[in-house]
Amino acid sequence: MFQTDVPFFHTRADPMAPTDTRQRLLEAAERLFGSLGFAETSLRALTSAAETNLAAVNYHFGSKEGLFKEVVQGVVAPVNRERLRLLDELESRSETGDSPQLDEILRAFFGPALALGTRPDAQGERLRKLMGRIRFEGSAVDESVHEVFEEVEGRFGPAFMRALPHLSPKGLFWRLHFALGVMCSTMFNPNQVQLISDGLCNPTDVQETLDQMVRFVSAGFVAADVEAAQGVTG
Amino acid sequence: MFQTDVPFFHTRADPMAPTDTRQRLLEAAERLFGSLGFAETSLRALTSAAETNLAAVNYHFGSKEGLFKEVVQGVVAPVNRERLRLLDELESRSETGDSPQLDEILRAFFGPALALGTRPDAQGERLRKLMGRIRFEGSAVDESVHEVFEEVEGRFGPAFMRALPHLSPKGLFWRLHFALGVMCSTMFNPNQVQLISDGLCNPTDVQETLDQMVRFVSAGFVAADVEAAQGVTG
DNA sequence: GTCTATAGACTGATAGAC
DNA sequence: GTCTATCAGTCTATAGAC
Repeated sequence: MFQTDVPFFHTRADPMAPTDTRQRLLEAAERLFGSLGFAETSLRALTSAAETNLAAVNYHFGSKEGLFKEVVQGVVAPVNRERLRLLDELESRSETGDSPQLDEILRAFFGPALALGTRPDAQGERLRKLMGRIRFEGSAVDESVHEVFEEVEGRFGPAFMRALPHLSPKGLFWRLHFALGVMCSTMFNPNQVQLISDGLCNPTDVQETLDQMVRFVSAGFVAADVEAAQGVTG
Repeated sequence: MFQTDVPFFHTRADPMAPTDTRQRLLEAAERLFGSLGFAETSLRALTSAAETNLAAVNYHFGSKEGLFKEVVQGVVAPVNRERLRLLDELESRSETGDSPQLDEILRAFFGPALALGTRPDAQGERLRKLMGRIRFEGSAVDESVHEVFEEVEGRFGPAFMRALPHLSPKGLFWRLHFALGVMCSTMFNPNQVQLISDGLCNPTDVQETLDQMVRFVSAGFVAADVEAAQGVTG
């Protein structure tokens, strides 16, 4: 998704050029959209960071929104591919009998997203923030991003259902919604937990974050349905 | 916080005026900042919605940011006051013996925020969204809002600790962070759960939302520490 | 493919009349 | 307190040279 779609037989003017304009724009956009969001990022800030000019954005991506969508898809698509690969692995293993455990499914879902944060230097931080931000970037995202998530929804939804046969559909959907909220707000706002805990919690530690997240969310998932609980306690 | 600070002995030019300019600005700002966010809301859209002019914003609030901060504090302050009142109630009751239960504390914390959604017409929707948005509106908020939350942090933090003596501080802070993520993402993005559940989950039903949220989060809170669990299972 | 130059509209803020 | 008029700057997008 990030590669230029130049056919392989095309001879570049300078095959060893450090990076071409299109690539530099995508990288600058990843950084700026990630840390500032769509509305707060101006094309001027973006093109000067990419050391090019306004016209290049329009030439390569059609518009600011076109660039944004391509950046988002470039970040989301590999994450979703890895999620599906991990789920495949879990489910093929379970053909012999036991189906995937809740914890395993959650790790397959959260892990690839959190792993964005492991990229070198500050780039990982920005990517993670961009990934978390997607859920909260209203209009600019919705249509184009939805389709990138379709396959993930279609595969993980049923997987959760099978792992949680006691839950009503309603209870499951609420919990899925909460789980997404936990993940996205953590990825979007990682320093907040560090702040309130006075440095005790380290959101840059992917393993720690993943462990804590899976523990919290899986406990929330296995809790009895609200209706069932009300039936018991009054 | 929303009242004009005119002393009671001041004679208004027209005491029965429907609402004065300052008030209309605050109400329009509540709506627009709530649904669009700070950056996407222009002062022009705002002043025309309030049926006044650009200069009025500067006269009454100094700047766009000044207006935003006053709106945020006007929404947050009463919510936090109600939270503290409910916690007082719980804790004074418990002087006779039992300290507040986790569920009760969570309801005292989530309830007043969710209750914003019960205001008539579409205003509640916007207020709820604004409240959820605060966590995700980077720069424009941080300093001024922090102080509004200080007392709530100082009171609820220890209350949670007392209700969850088994948790390490680290585990507790992560869970508080997750709980905020659940609440804010649900308030900011209420229609998403309705969408994925094909209408089965109804986020405009405050009671349903509160029940589901408390059930999920309280189960997450009582889960054993990550460290403790790792000590047992490997 | 890359650039300069600019169009055309919008931004927040302010001066100054009333 | 409220307004009009306007400033000085920003915004995205595009035309057209190379």
